[in-house]
Amino acid sequence: MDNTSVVKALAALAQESRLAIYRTLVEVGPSGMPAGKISESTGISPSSLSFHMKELTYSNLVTSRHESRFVIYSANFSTMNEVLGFLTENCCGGNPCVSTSTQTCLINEEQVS
Amino acid sequence: MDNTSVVKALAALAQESRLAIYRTLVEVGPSGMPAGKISESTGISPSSLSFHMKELTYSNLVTSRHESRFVIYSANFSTMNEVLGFLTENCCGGNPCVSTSTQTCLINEEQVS
DNA sequence: TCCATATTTCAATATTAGTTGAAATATTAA
DNA sequence: TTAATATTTCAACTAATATTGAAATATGGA
Repeated sequence: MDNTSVVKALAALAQESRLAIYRTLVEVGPSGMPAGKISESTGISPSSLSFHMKELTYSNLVTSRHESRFVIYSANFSTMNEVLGFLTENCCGGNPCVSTSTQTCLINEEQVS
Repeated sequence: MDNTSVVKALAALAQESRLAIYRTLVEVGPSGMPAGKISESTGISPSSLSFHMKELTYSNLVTSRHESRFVIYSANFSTMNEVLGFLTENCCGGNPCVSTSTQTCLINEEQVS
C-alpha cells in the first residue's frame, strides 16, 4: 500500500461523521447496512451522508452493493489492515521490534480477513 | 480513548508531510530525532515543520524533549495502539470476531509498548 | 557580551472540506 | 403510468488547513 492510499484512508476516517459511519459498519460486519439506515442511526442527513460515503468508498474503506432500490454499504476490513500495517512498518530501525495486527471476522461460515 | 482523540490522531496523520514525519519517527524509535534533522530528511521547511509538529504533538502521537538547543521529537507508540484498538473495536456485532493489535519496541534494554 | 544556530511565531494567501436545502435520478409498488 | 421511496447531485456558503517568508525567541560557543 502506497503513501497516497494511506493518506486517503486516514483522511476518510479523520472526521467525526465518517468515523461514526465507519464504526457502525465495522460493528454490523460484512452484511452491511443500507444508506437510509446509516443516516437514521447516525443522525447524518441523507445528502451529507452521500457525500461522506463517497469519501469512504473512494478510499476503499467501504464497499457498496445494490439491492433493489437500496444501496448497502459495508466495511472493507482488508484496507484497514493494510493501513495498520503501513503505520507500524519498519518500526525502530531494525532493532528488536514486534508489530502484529490481525483482524478476522467470521460470519455465516465465511471468513473475511 | 474517545471519539474526539481518535479523530485528532487520524487527522494528524492524514497529511503527506505529517505521515512522512511520523513514519520517520517510528523507524528511528524511542531515541527520537531533532527538528532540524527531521526537516532535512523530509525536505519540509523549518517553519512548516514546526506547524506540523505542533499538530502531531497536540494529537499525542509524538512527544518532545529539549536537549540543549535542540528539540528532540519521538513517536508515542501507545497512542497509535489505542487508535488501532478503537478502529477495530466491537467488530462484527458479537459474532466470532478476533481483533488483536500489538506493537512492541525493545531498545536499549527498555521496552516501550 | 556578541554572534551563530535551532526552532517557533506570525501575517498573508490559496486551497480544500463540510453543511444545507432544493432538484435530479432510479427503482419499486399500486 | 403515476406516485412514493431511496439515494445522489448541485450550488452557495462558511470554516478550516497548508505554505511561504520574515521576524521573534532561546540557547550555546567564541
